[in-house]
Amino acid sequence: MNGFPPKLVWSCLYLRLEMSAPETFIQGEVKRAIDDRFRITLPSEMAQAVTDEFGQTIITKERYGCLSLWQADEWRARLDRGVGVIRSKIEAGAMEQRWSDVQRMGRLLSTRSREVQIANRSRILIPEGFREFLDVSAGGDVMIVGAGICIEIWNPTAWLETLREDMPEFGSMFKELVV
Amino acid sequence: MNGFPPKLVWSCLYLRLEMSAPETFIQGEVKRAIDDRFRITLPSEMAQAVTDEFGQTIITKERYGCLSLWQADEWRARLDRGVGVIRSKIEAGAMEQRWSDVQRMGRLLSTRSREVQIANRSRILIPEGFREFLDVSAGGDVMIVGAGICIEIWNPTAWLETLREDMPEFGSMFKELVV
DNA sequence: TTGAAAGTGGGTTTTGAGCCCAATAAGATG
DNA sequence: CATCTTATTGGGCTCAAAACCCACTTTCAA
Repeated sequence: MNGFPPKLVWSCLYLRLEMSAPETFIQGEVKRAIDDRFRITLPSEMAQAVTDEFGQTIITKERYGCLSLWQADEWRARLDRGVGVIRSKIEAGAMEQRWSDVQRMGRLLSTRSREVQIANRSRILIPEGFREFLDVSAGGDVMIVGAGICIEIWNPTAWLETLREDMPEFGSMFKELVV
Repeated sequence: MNGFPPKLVWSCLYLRLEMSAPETFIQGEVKRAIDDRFRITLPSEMAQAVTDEFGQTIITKERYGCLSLWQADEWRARLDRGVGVIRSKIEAGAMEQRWSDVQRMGRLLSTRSREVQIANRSRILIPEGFREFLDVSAGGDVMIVGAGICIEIWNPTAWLETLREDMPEFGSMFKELVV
């Protein structure tokens, strides 16, 4: 047991983020089960939010215990922008302090992302190679979390740890920002 | 038993705050029961005060033992202000860093807040994931407290502690009124 | 070519949220 | 003080969605 109830209601808040990105700010937290074939049924609205007009979705390894889902076209656009920026910076010799960013980008580019498609009932098959990363055995539970610009699939334990780490900081940040 | 009498008299004072925000200043405190299905009946005036023109309400995790209810539009306005700050931060920062910030913000927002709707008889269902945070078992009691711009739902023990610690003078006043 | 393992689709069961009504308790009124 | 009215709570019913399960298809290797 991880302390989460078997089911969570979720919701999507539509916020105006005046960025190039999607016009919806994906939110919601939900617990779901992985079936014996490593499939997860997403809330249908979330599934829709990470599917582009061609029905394509990108799954990426975020960190150990966490995968994320993106609209494919969004993802590619972001990647292109990132690559462009980094290349120009490298050319300008301004990357001395940014090698970790380059590294991260490189990792994401190579083995860390893959195109998947969300099947019939908003059901997604976690591809081979991503399963161990999520570290949830078949039949186990995961947390589905809306992270504004993407959806994250969390190992429940890793999720709780992240919350423990980030939540206090968020509290003061939130107070400053919002109140 | 938590030391409260079986019922508390309550009142809602409607003060006209000459401010742009909500026209009512929500006040009052009531003891209410959570039933086995995690439903709470709010005083109808309070329920009305935290429901916006579209019938929407936001529930948030405030601190352990305390949830709060907001008019959805009011809440979103606050959030928009926060998002504005983030946006300006983003414009000044590095690309990869900015997106992970948005991700983290969205992720934490997802855990902390959720849209709920207050049903027929001013009765609200505490969503799963918020129940354990309130830390009241099914069938237990909670304190409903008007906090000006929102309503707070308190674990009775946490409420007493808060009164004792943060507002000793109010605590004695409370004792006088209630016992 | 065949068998095993993995991927896919869909029917069935179960759970829980929404809705409604009834019973009861509290407050108001005469 | 009796009665009436309203507010609160408990619970039954229904419907939708998630979990479970099974069958069919595909792939890959022996």
